[in-house]
Amino acid sequence: MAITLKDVALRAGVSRSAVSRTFTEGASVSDATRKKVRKAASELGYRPNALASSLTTGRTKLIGLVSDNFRNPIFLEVFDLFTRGLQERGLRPLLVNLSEQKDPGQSLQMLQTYSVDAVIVASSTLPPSFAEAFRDAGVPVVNSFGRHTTSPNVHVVGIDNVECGRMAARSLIDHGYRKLAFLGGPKEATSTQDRLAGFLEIVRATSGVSQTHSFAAQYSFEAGFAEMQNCITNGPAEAYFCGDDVLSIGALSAAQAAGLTVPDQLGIIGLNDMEMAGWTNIALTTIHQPIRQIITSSIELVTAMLNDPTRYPEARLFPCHVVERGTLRPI
Amino acid sequence: MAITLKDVALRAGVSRSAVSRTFTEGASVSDATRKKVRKAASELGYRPNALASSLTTGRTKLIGLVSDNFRNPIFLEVFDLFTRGLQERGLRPLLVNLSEQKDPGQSLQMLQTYSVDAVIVASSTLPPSFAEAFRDAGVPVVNSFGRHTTSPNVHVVGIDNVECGRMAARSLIDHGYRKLAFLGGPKEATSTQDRLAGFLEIVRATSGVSQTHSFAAQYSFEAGFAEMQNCITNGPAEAYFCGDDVLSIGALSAAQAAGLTVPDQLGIIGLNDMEMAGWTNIALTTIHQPIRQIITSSIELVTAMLNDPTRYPEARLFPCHVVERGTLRPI
DNA sequence: CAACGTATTGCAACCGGTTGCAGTGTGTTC
DNA sequence: GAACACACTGCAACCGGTTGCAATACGTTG
Repeated sequence: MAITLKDVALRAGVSRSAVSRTFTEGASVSDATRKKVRKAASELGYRPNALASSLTTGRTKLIGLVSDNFRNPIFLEVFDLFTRGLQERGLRPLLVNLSEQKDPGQSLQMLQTYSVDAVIVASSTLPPSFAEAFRDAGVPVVNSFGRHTTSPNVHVVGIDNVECGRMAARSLIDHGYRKLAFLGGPKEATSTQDRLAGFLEIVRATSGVSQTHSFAAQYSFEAGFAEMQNCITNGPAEAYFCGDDVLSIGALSAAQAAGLTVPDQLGIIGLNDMEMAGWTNIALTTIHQPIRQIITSSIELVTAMLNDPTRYPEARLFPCHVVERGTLRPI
Repeated sequence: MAITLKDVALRAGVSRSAVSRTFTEGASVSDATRKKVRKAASELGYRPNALASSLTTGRTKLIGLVSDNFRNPIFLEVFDLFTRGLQERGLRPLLVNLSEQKDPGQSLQMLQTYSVDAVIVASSTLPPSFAEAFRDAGVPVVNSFGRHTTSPNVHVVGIDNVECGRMAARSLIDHGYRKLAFLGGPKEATSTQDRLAGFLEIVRATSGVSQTHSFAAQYSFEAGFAEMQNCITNGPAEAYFCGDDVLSIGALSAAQAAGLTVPDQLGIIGLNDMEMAGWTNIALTTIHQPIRQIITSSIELVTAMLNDPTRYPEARLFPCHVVERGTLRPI
């Protein structure tokens, strides 16, 4: 069995309280006893039990990290940054993979069972109601990469997807394309709808420019490939704004397979600027999403909520910008 | 405050024990009380506190999942499969990102503090001593993707890296290349050393075949790109066995950038068969590592150790095979 | 030297469950 | 109808810590 408070207390010749206090910041203990306790503890190899202490303090330092897409390469960066950021602050990520179960009920219940201090919902495809279910249950929650609404019910950190849609349309037009298309992510995702709205806004406001749009079943290479094949058989547009980078690469691949040259016969612009978009044999022109800032900010919000769980919900939006690489022809 | 046992007991008009027992499998409770308790519990929205119960049962169902490379795309699949597999068995992954801290001490201490039931070390680059530190501390551990030694001190699930080295060399030779090279991962990683050993074994046993070898600083696109540039300036070999797929893609990219045509002027074979190796605009010939089986098996071992923590350590190896795509010229 | 303020300390109750044990009630058996 | 086995049930102690409170110790002050 593991070493407990009692063992250390016995060895140091003090009470259990004294031991507990030497290990809690700011408690009243004399240097003499603190020293005795430290010595006994290290001799025995004592490790305080965080779970036991959470019982009285009400804090576990466990943060639920839930996501619904473990196959999109963008999540490599997301997980890396989240885990590091949380670790730096002494918080522990408890991972939840939503791949099948899109209903919040089950994960909510599980995360409550483990008394997580807060939950981060990292997804651009889950409906706002998902994160809200956590809030309704009294669990502090941040929705990273979520939709910005005018009256958010939960903290949201992300980008302005409507503006991204505009940005993409403008960029395609600036590069001389006229027959545009939006090859979106899942139709029901709010991010998809917002991007489409922005895209349409610019297209409709620009004379001589037309558009079509369609949606991929999910954010994956295969879905992008398949949907681009569809588009090609229906008569391809000149340039595509794809829902994200992994979709773009699938689409790119389908275009090449069909013998279309990129960027001359067909232009593509993605969204995310994930690491491999910059790989020289991919060289995808894309809209950069400031992942690092979004995650840093999300973690800031989480820690802020730890101190004030009822903190008034806010939306934090970060600007995006186009990164020119090789999939749009030169202006 | 959350609903506790006591609240439910009060409402149902029974003792706390009765409530506790209705929520534990196989405990002795009559149907009548069970029903009363269930009713009261659901009316109040009671959620048992897993952490509190862990105090007496000694089980948290928390599994530490530690890894040192969150940037290699292969880990997308790894995390997806691990989290799903663990969830299916009612276990919870507590993620540890080792990106900076390669010393087991700190993560060990943290995971002990959270009383994890077991730890999975998912890495082909950490030394065996890393996983052993957990075992020495009495924490059940499985080293996934670790090195198979003749007398393992901890459970290891992975592949035979020496055999992979042989397989790669044979494959390159079969495809008609004669001037071979190994562009390995980190030099100090046991997997790198083993793969090199197998590679050399075949090269030396085959007349008319020569080899050189060098190492990338880490498993990343950039490192592969940089090391291939080095190789090219030093006079490139005809074909390369790269330490893994992401390295291969970096190398591929550098070769193309230098104007070398693949697979004619330069052949490349990778290792892992990660998802994007199959993307049609990459089409990497590579050695398939059966990730799914390795992870399933690792989880099996973990659950077995939950019941028998002193289970005799074993090594489980899974066979690999070459997946022919476009980066070796036809035989 | 007595009175007093402050810093330490230990006691004991509590956090939310679990579980050994003894007591109760029911149904069986003869 | 008495003896007995067995299924339930609640009590109380315990898991490993934390913390309010009262007791003690100590150095100061007048």
